Amino acid sequence: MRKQPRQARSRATVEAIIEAAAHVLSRLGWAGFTTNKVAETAGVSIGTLYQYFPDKLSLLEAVRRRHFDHVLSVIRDSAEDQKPLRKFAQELVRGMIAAHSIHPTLHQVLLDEAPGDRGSRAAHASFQAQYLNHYATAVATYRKPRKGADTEAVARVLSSAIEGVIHNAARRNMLAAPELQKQLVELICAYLSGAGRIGR
Amino acid sequence: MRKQPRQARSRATVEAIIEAAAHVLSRLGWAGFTTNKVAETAGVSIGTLYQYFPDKLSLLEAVRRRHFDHVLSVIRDSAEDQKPLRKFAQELVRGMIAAHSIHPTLHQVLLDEAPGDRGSRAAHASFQAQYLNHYATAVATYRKPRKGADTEAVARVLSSAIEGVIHNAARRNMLAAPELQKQLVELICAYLSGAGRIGR
DNA sequence: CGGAAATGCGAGTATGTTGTCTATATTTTC
DNA sequence: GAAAATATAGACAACATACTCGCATTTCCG
Repeated sequence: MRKQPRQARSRATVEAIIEAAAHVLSRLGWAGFTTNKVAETAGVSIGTLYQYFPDKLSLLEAVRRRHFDHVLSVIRDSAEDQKPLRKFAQELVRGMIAAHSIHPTLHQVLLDEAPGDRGSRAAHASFQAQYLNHYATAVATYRKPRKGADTEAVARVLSSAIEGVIHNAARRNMLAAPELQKQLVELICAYLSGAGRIGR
Repeated sequence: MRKQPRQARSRATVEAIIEAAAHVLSRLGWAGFTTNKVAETAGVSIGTLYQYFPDKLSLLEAVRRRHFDHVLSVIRDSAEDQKPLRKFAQELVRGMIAAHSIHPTLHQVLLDEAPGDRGSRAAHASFQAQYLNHYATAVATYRKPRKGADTEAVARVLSSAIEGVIHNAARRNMLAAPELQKQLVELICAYLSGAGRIGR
């Protein structure tokens, strides 16, 4: 960041800019993410924006940091103490849906569209690692060990499946549908309790 | 399309342009998809490109049409005649992985990044409908009917979960990993045979 | 052949975006 | 209450991109 906001007024301005940036990213995607649009949305002049953010990417980073922190905290809470599988799945799904309901497509834009190769590489990788790690511990907890089952691979498949469902629902504005929530819980429970093997 | 190619030379040119467009889209995403870049990649002048495609979006549409046709045919084949659940899942996964191995991130870019709201709306919706429909018939075939299970919702969750896994793997260049293939088959079988209900 | 039609070319134009700079307004400090 | 610090707005330069236009080259067909 180029300059630290010292007065309350400027802190509010910076906050408004970051919030506007998240909004624009979510609605228009990385391709529509222009600094002028962000400034306009924030009700702030373009000069003001550049007073605090040296360039477009640093603004992106601010949004990324804020959003990832939020999602991680949600996930952490859902797997806090020992609970039965179904309870865990329900809380996880509820949390993920809540986290994505604010800016429905922001998460996907940050992961897929926006450039991640910058000074933020460490932060980005760290987020991914933490993210996967939560899933891995959940898998280790709820899935009975069986030969040939690579915990990390299972965690990766599970997390990307959940992300796919959430993100697809976000695109259609279907995050609130209770049927979605129920089926996603079903999917998680079915996969982790490993019942597909019947038909083998 | 602006002009129909009549001679063999121009047909090859158009083909090269579409192929280059798919390549650029897959590698650089929608944000990096510039007409100049496509022309350069195709080894063709920018004027030539605009001789056949009236604007950037029509070029995008050509790519979309070609790719979606391909994916649909793959899915159609995998669910051709009656087979046990596991066999169906294996063929579906194999086909999806094969379809995404050519331009690993193209499908995701087409669905998520590139604008879909244009004259192509009908084509796009039609693809989505057909796509979902294949999953819905599979769900109806392999999932035992139970009260409160909305076939369409299940199909939507299943398809977006599979897409999520495939796209995530494509992003990391992990499509070829056999562990992924195996786990994805597990996921599908587990969900469709509905074993998560044990813990309820 | 040879003329007409089809195709290919790439500098050029209009538009939009990033990031800077300066003159003015507001807030803080003492 | 005046001077110093800070915030704001919007014009502006430098650059990138979508798309056009006039002309050169290739192919077709009698």
